Amino acid sequence: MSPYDPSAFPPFAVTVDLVVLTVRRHALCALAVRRGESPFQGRWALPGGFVRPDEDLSSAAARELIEETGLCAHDPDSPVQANGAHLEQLATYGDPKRDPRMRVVSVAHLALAPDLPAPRAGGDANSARWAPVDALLAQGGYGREGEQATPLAFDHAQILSDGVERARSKIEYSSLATAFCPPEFTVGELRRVYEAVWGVALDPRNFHRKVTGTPGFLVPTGGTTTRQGGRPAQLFRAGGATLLNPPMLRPDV
Amino acid sequence: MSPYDPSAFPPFAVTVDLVVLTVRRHALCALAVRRGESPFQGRWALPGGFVRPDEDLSSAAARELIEETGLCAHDPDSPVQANGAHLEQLATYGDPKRDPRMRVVSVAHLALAPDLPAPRAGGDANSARWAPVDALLAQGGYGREGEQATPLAFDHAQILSDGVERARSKIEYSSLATAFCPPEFTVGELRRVYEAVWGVALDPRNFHRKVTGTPGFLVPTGGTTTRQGGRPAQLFRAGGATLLNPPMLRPDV
DNA sequence: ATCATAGTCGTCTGCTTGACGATAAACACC
DNA sequence: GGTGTTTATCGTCAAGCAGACGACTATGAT
Repeated sequence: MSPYDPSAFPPFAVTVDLVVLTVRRHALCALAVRRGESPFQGRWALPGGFVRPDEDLSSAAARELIEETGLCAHDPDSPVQANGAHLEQLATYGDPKRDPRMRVVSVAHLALAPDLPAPRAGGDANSARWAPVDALLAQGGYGREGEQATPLAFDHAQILSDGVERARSKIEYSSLATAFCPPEFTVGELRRVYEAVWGVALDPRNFHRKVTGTPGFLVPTGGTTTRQGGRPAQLFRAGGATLLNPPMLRPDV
Repeated sequence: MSPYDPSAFPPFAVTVDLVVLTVRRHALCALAVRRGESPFQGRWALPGGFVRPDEDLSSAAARELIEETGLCAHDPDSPVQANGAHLEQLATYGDPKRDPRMRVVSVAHLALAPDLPAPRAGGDANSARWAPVDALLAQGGYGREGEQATPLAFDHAQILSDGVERARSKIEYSSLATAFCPPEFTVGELRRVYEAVWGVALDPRNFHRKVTGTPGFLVPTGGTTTRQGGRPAQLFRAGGATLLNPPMLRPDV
């Protein structure tokens, strides 16, 4: 930051907002936090915050992700997944009126995480929760057990919608659906991820043939599990392949 | 812009940078401008500039596009193409050290344009030109007729590379390749677009079958042309379809 | 023992693709 | 006018993949 005439450019605030998606109970869910301050006080919003002066955008997103969920973002260039989530830049939102206080440009990021025990929000358990994206995006807003239905704050409904659309299309041609799964998972669990994200039913037999027949998508661990009931299923880990060729085909569209 | 404590957030400069692509003489080319100021004075860079205080990001990108090329960006939600270019947000680059002067966050946009007579750069004809992306991205830099070879300024090589990759993958599953063509074009011209962007040779017969068989991709205008030599070819306009299903398949990959 | 549940292996049919032969309609040149 | 060149367009054939669906397997529940 060398000295430079600050009047030569208009100052902006830059934030990162996070669309954190997971699959819970057969539904695609997003992390939402309740705003404690004005504007939109008491409304649900996406987690996010200001980018610090010497911080990269992706670092800021990873920091927010840890603060909100405890998840470590794994480097997208490394095949390691560990207990971390997938994190990528989504898009940037900079409408001059998107924040009534000042000019804010928000660089939204998309995170995909396996099902987690519970969100944490700086200790305040009631101010962060997983909510089905359908409910968050429903025009009436979001209500649970009689709670007041309110739309998301700012332009966060648009951001969430864009993030969901990105996730829906990206699991078609990449192995990203495995980011929704624990380190070891069965073909059925992976299929339920696709079904939840796309909102469709898939044929278990054709799905099994497809994913086990795509080289590099899944590697068997040798173990089996019966946690879903029924016949024990083979356990797999995500393989090295990131791009699926040919892609998974989404019905209809 | 209500009054608000300006010390509550760190100020950033926000710019838009443009990756403007076109196909000239069987090669994918990008618009490059020569920097007149420090830093990177005299080096080639992507066109761009500061976002104005009350301007949307996409408006800023469209304004820069007009200033640099005279092209009107057409609304991506409207099927009209007219004489305009396709314009979409690409990604945002915010490394704290990407500009040595100050903290700059740049929202890069991708524009796809038909072959144009010549770029204009505020009247200075020598400070803007179309250059093959291969040359701009070559590690040695860009040299033409003995001109000094220099890499692009800032992180613009990365931005250009990301833009080219986006274009390459997006013409697979969308009708965006038509954005590189004039309003009326032949199947052969469209095929040469694919060949230039992907850098491969495609079978004219299979390509013809594919694009004419995809509903909504092309609509015949009734006219024919012989501007490429050989047998006269039917003229087409871009159809309403934006997503190709099934997609065009890129050889190898 | 029987049923319900979930996983896994096959089969068949239709569609799409890639390779490539054949024909058509213009121009260039002799 | 004939001949070759160029580009466009139509057809054919085999291989591969996807969707529909039958059959069998291995567990737990009743």
